[in-house]
Amino acid sequence: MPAQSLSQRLAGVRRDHILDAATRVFAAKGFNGATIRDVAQAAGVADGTIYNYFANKDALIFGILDRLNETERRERDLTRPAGADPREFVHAYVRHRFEVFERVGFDAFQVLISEVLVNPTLRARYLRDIIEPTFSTADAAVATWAPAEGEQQTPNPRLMTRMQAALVLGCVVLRLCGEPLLQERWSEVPDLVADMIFSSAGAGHAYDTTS
Amino acid sequence: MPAQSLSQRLAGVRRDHILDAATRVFAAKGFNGATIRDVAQAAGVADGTIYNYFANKDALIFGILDRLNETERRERDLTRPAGADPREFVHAYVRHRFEVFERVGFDAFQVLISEVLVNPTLRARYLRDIIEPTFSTADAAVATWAPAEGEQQTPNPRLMTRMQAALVLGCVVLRLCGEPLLQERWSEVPDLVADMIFSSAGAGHAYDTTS
Amino acid sequence: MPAQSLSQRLAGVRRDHILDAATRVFAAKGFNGATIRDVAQAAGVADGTIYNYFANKDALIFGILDRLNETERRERDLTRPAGADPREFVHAYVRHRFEVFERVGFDAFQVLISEVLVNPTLRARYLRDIIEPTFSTADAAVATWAPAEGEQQTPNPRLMTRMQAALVLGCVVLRLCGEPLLQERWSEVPDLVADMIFSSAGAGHAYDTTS
Amino acid sequence: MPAQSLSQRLAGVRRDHILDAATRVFAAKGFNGATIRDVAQAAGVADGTIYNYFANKDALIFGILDRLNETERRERDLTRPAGADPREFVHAYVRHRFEVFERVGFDAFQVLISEVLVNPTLRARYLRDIIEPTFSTADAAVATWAPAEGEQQTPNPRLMTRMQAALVLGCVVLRLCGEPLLQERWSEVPDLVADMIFSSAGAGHAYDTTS
DNA sequence: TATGAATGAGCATTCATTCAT
DNA sequence: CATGAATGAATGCTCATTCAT
Repeated sequence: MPAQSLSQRLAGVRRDHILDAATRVFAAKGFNGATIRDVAQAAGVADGTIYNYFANKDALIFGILDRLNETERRERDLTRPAGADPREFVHAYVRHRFEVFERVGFDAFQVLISEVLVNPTLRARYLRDIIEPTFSTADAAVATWAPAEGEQQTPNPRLMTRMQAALVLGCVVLRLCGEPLLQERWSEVPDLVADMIFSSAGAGHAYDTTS
Repeated sequence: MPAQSLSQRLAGVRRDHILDAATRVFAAKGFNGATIRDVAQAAGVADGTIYNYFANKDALIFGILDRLNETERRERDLTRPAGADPREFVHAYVRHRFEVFERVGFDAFQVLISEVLVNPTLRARYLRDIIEPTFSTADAAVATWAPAEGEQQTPNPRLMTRMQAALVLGCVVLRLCGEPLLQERWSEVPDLVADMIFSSAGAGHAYDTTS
Repeated sequence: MPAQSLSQRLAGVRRDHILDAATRVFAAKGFNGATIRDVAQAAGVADGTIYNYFANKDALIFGILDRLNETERRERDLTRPAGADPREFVHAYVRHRFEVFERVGFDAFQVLISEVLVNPTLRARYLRDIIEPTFSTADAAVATWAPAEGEQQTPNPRLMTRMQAALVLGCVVLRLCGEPLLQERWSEVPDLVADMIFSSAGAGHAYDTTS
Repeated sequence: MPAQSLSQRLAGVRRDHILDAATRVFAAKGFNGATIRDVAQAAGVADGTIYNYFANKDALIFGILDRLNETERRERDLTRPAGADPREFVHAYVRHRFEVFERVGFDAFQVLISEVLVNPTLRARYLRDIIEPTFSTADAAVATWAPAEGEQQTPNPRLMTRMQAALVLGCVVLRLCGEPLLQERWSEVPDLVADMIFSSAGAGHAYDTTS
């Protein structure tokens, strides 16, 4: 209804097309190893054309991040309170998150994570757009879980959330590092991750009481 | 027995000095963003001097990896029979591993992980030198734990080991991404990680029997 | 039929322009003594522009050789049956060959010969493109000359051809070495060379019969 | 009798040793392609040692030229009026000159000629030390030959001398260019050159009378 | 004198970016 | 808007030369 003009839609398509090419090329050669010409050729356009859609080379990475963010946001909206059972919820949620990786492609993450560690601006945006929203969602969900009878609430809920995110992130990174077993049995990973997260929900507590 | 000439020892010191500078500079500007000149100035030597100790710029990263590997190896040797109690063992082991990060410095990991995702040769060596030995140690330890009475052995021990390593790795990456809470409360992380690992030992099993 | 786009023709002109500059600069400073920047400035273009037309610095020399080869080839095609009289033929032929030097410029030879002695790849191409075709032409011509009555054919026709080529080459090198008399009276050289070649046609024979 | 001290003689030997190495290395890699380290290693000394005997890299080439000059001078002194018969004289002389090449090694010429075309200082010294003395000797000898009866003196004696030198030089260059036949039958070349020179003694004349 | 590590000026080459067509 | 040739700053690396030992 907002009535995008035809040319606007065409421009969007072209932009996406260039970002697709950039993602592929960056994943194959690294951000610094890839040239604008590489991207242009992969996209089937001239070098200069890229600058009609992106201010500079860095903007390509930000574009990749933005698309990922878009996808994650859509994903988050879909991930309603999937049910009352915490275990079910965790499994469903984690599965969703892994599906995002699948859908966006590991290429994009390879590029992004590598560059995030090097580019402060990108790092800040990655934290803000991807990581922190994940925490918010998870924190909110965890907060609804009443501790089982006779148990106390985990004493470190926020820290635990970070570590749960770290677990997911670590699996992806380890896979991107070429770990063969993770690649081979990747389909089993989401449920195992969910199990670890679920079974650890009381872990912080358990440990604390011991010590 | 030392039998190292003075010049050899001096060369070793100088090499280490250059690697220290390289680690700092690469962490600050990224491998590609940093120039040899940057490293040379940080080390207080001339550009050309670096090439007396390293074949080329890439060799600096491999040097950083090798030093990390050396440290990890020493660490592994020390981490023998930590005790009979699995929980104690896991906690001790994980604490050890985190100490390595502390000792080597997060700079080194920032550089390495970022570049590992981009440089296939480095990736292969990182997998071989750092990741796989970690698995071996962990796998061996896990294999000794007799399942508690009435329990079955976790059905996915090798995959679980990967995920435990992923958890540690993910914590480091998340911290390097600038997550503020992890940085602030980093000292609590090792024990929480150990708890997650320990409490998840039967997780794979639990899940499998349910499904 | 010309069927060369405007841009193609422009590119050809620019290429030639750069090669002209390179020839001048290399002759003045030597191939190694001249920098790409020298060439670029002499051609009035930016450093990088040279790499749009030549893969690297070496390719400039090969380009100079190729142009020389082109000129020689055209020259050879023109130098067909110069007449029945062997003496006339030799004089005409030698004069033609010297005209090539004049036309291409001594600069080009200074560069090429100097570098040929040092660069095996260039040497092979120089031999194949310039020297050997000269031999073929000369050998063919010599073969048509019937020995005068009572004379035998020169017993070393192929070796004699090499030496005749050597004579021409030697004159050029000697001139390039700065020999003042050769430079001053260069216009007389072609006919003298032709005389030497012609009068030596039976020399190998004469000597052989004596010994 | 001048009583060179032992250390002086040792120094001379070492100098020669380094020049030998330099000649070999330069011939193999070219003057610019070879590094001081290459020469030092070939000579079995340290880099710095070379600078105790030669002021800089260029001085190595001048040293090679000087040794060649020395050899040629000795050779010239030996090449007395080899006999009354001009033909014999020419053959003997040319053979002598080719022996110098053999003795000094073609390596040295490859280096020198290549560099002479590029280094003006070296060029001047080469002209003065090698080429012009050759002309003097040859000019002097030719002057003694009485023209045969009914013949006039060659009208271009000095130019002819240059061309005779050019012939010798050209043979060497052509051989250094890798011409296979010249290499294979190099032993026959001196006499053929002598024949060409001898039979051309009247050539300039002959031609001149014709035209 | 011999050594060889340190030096740093110098250069070929690359590539993000611009802009005339 | 698309193009792709031109640009020139930036950089990894080399190597002649020096000098403390």
